[in-house]
Amino acid sequence: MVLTEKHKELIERIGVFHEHKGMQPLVGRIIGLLLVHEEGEVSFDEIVEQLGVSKSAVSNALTFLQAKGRCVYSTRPGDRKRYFALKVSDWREDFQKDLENISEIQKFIDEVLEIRTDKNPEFNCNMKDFSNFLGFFKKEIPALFDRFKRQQA
Amino acid sequence: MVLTEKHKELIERIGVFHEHKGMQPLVGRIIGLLLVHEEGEVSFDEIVEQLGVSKSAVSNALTFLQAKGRCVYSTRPGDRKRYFALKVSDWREDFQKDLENISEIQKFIDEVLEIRTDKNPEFNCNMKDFSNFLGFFKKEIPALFDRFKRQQA
DNA sequence: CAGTTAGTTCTGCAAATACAGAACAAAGTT
DNA sequence: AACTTTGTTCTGTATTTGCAGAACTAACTG
Repeated sequence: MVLTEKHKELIERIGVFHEHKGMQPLVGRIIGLLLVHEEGEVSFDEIVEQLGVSKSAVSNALTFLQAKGRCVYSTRPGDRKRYFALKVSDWREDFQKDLENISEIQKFIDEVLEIRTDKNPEFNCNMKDFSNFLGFFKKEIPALFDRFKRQQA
Repeated sequence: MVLTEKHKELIERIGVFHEHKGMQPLVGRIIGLLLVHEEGEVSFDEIVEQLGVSKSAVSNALTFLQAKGRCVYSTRPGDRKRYFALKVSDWREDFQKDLENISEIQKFIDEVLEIRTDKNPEFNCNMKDFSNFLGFFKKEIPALFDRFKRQQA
């Protein structure tokens, strides 16, 4: 597949978006490439060529993406190449994991509340509210997915 | 204030949690200290002493936290010191910003869908579903806060 | 079994990060 | 006016990161 300027520019933007999420640059670019590539499946050396990086860097990045469960490869009879693809079908679990991750702060808030004195009741009260909300939020997540499903049908 | 081992250990854990979110180590430790400190307000040089780091590092970290709107300082009459505190009261807006941030991926998904061919309909379909969900999710956020408020009362 | 293909692991390095320490600034104190 | 306090800014550096390139492995091919 030949990438247009538009493709390349979008891959870069998706790359920096993922960099901001803490991923290393190349990992973000690979996610971008796998997203815009028309087949959705891209061979190891097409990744190397399209992104103009070394095999070692691609190997490490793909190992990382597979470990994170964001990426898989398939093979084809009579072809030793691996074709890598994003697990776009898993967006529900992925998104849910993201949500649970950001509400992980509740764990710390609660620990903090346990060891705080009552020298600053307003501070404590705000933190307690936040913790309550996070608990509420986590409980509401499944219902949110349900409502989406119903609204779609 | 004298920090116990428990305090120090919790500050470290809160620190690495924030490091994983992309912040620099000291910034995370300062958030931890401001959370566990009984007064909630901590002077510049108490931060320096409690965390055992240089003034320059603390100065830069606090500038960053203030720029991000996560931290403010107040002063006291007849006292030139600045007392720094987290904006715990802003947790609603902060959390909302976090949610909007993670759903920012929709922007990219939609751009990707626009330039994709229909060579892989299943892939496109999954992405379209995800985009629809993200749209739905963003719309639901205010209602979520409302329900929490009502449930509290 | 020599050569090719497809990818991994190891070694090294250039650039970025995160901080220390010194110099500096601004304001108050004696 | 010299000195102290409360930070900020500048300069240097140890560490970490992110990748390249070479050496390597495993499997297939002629």
